[in-house]
Amino acid sequence: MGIMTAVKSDFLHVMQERGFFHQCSDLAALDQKLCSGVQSAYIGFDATAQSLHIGNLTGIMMLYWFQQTGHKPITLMGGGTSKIGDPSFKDESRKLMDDDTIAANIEQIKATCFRQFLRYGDGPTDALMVNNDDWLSGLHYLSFLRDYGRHFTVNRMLSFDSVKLRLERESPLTLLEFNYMVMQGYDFLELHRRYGTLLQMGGSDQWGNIINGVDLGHKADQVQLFALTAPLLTTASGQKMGKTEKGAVWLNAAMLTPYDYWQYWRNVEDADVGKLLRRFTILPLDEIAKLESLGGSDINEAKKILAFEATKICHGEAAAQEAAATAQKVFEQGGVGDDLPSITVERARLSTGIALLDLLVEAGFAASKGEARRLVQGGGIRCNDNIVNDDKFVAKESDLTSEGYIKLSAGKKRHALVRI
RNA sequence: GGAGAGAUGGCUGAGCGGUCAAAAGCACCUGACUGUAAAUCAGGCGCCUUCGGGCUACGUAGGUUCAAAUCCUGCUCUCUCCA
Repeated sequence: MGIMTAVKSDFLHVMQERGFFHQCSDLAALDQKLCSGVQSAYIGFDATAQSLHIGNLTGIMMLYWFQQTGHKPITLMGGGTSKIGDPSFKDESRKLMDDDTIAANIEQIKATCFRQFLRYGDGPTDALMVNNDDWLSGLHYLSFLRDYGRHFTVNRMLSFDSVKLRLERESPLTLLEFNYMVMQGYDFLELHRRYGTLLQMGGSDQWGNIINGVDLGHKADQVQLFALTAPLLTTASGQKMGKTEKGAVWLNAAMLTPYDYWQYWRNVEDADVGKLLRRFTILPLDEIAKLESLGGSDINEAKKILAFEATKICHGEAAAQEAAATAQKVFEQGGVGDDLPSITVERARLSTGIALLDLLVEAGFAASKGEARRLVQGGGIRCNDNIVNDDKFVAKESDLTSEGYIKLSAGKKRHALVRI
């Protein structure tokens, strides 16, 4: 971690040594507050999908540690701000979402993304879930502008990096979207008023938005609020993290199976293993240091532990074990495991024969037959572990193994079972 | 309200009457090498196909032409400058 200001609070200490620390608005003062009693901190989450994804996991872990070190975490659902859409670093507007969709998303996220990490309840350090729609939707334009609009200067708002992209690209940034940062600033003030919340956290891309809230707290209520951001997650080779061939790495098992989730972690770059272990597992640091020091292909052991621990936290120990077991059978023994995706076909279809290309599309390996054909012609398709080069191949009953399935593979990593 | 510029595949961005399913780069997929890693190299990257070809695409609607992403007109949207 290098040399850093010595902090006394458990929470900031954990943030620093586990790699969550990027910027803080007034470290010494915040440290002091955290030492003086139970505090509350919040992070805002989008309600634009049915699930959060790995990109949100940093924030979730920050809240996890906040609670573990004796404080009260607040998860703020952006039910109101989702009606606007954060324009930060985006080069075009998002579609606006209707109320019902947003409400349904929030329900899903509550149930599948937070509960594993945070203990909710009424106790002093129990987590709290709030929705900014509760206060934003009732705002009156004129009085809001008069009371809070005067604390924001456009000059300053234009100086934020988050809007610069849009301006530089000469891509339209609507007033609606421009207001996002004002709303987010107001959220902070509102949470301070309601719960005495002193700290907002987030990824480093949220710094500007958070600081707006800090400034507003100072100007409107003469209180000192704090900002703490974590380094944005990128891979060692500089790519954004959190994408798979299937899209975002969702936390909701209904959107990404625990097996695929496990696989995501198993396939991270060597150079990222230590960083990810610190950030997304709760293993002791000395153990992580050992794992991180493994060289060459031994690092794979560390990746398996990362995958297991990360999956366990999110989907539970049983799911993590199953995923690990399937992975072992598939990759280390060349077999199959229970967690592999499977599709079911009717026996009658199979007895007349099913074109391999159709099967590949049905299994989700290709979006079209043309794409499936290219996969076959490129040598990327195996059927029961034998490469199939013939794009006219037809699967028949005789291709079923003695266990009653056909194992289809696309590339080295994607496998599926065809069952009757 | 006035004057210019522009809208091309997931993104950036060439093309400016046929040789354009559209250069190049990025992203993505597959193969080789490996360690289910990175880097590198090779191939692929609209849809369908009996592999001959067919179909739909260059903001949108029309038009001119044997032929249009390319020319003309209306519309929509964006940017810049002026009021």
